[in-house]
Amino acid sequence: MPRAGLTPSRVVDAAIELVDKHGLPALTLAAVAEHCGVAAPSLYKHVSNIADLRTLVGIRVMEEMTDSFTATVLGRSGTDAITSLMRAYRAYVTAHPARYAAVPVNPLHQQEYAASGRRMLGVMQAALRPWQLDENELIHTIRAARVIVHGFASLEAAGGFGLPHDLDETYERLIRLFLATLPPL
Amino acid sequence: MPRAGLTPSRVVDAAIELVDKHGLPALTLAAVAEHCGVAAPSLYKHVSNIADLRTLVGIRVMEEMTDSFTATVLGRSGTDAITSLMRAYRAYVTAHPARYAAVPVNPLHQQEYAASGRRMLGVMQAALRPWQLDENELIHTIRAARVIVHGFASLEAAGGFGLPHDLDETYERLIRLFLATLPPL
DNA sequence: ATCTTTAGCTATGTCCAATAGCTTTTAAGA
DNA sequence: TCTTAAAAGCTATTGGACATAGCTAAAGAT
Repeated sequence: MPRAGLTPSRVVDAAIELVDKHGLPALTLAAVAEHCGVAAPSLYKHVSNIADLRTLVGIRVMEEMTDSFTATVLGRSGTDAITSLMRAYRAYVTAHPARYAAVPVNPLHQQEYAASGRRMLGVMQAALRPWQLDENELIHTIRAARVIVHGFASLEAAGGFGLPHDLDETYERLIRLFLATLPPL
Repeated sequence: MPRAGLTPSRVVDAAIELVDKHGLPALTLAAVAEHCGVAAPSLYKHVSNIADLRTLVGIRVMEEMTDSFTATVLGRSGTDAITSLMRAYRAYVTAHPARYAAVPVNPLHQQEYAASGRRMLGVMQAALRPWQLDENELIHTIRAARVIVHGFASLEAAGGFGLPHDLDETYERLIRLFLATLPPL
């Protein structure tokens, strides 16, 4: 009975591979266990239950997204930073469409996701800092950005648009649309 | 053994009540059967399987949405029609948040939903008719509208926004944002 | 009144999540 | 090096959901 050397993190790795390959609904403990070369109940040594695993996957994905956003915003500012951030959002989702379904839509309201959610929010707030928006304006502005990036990304990830034809153009228009709501610097 | 008098439509009625009460994940054949006062396997006389039931629920919801959109757009035109259509979209989703999760994001690409999807799309196209947009422009315009209404509605339905505080204002801003992309009439 | 259709039923199989309880690896410490 | 305790794996089992097979009785048609 040699050990497989699992850890929660390696279980999440396997889970994400499964999600990438077969979609979020294919994320079952049985499938993860087989992928890890282990019997299903063994996973409970590393993960509390299937809900916990889904949460860990969601957090992992959010962290990956935030890492990517941080990298792209660093060294940019103003509209350049906002544009690259919005492009990076879409880029992550097109690169890993199935993963995006694992991200909860209300992370700030769920204890387990709150930290990741705040971290992601922080990048957007930082990118908007040059505008020095007051609190009320900042809320509406961030909401608008979120509606656009999430709306577009969730539709694209799920194949919600007809032809891929000109999807870049549609997204660039939406970015310009959003930038137009910001006061000139 | 008196009969329950089920039909596919009445099964969908029960399914939608369940979804409204306990959310989409609570839509199981066992729960629907109990709600109908019938044993679970009896449902297979009216519905092919759980996937079929989910599809029927999704179609029902899309039809309801389109009915509401049609009613609100009739007798209006121009920006007034667009505004009322976008408000109606949100209004349906806030009135029945759980149902919205049953609507597929890519209806035009799934045979079973295609008719409902085209009908809904038709309302939007009709509302945009006064602008006489060329085909390319029409595609981008409809996509932008969809991103905004779906993005906002899916976030709101899932509790994705923080405080409900000022959500009306956020949405009205997005409507104005979209209208601003349309050429003046 | 009879016959056919079909809407219901029970029984059963499969799959997944989850728990209980056992065994063996592994690593820490005497 | 030997002992021992923690923990990582296992098998067995339960419960719930979907699904099918095959039976029975209600309801409509002739």
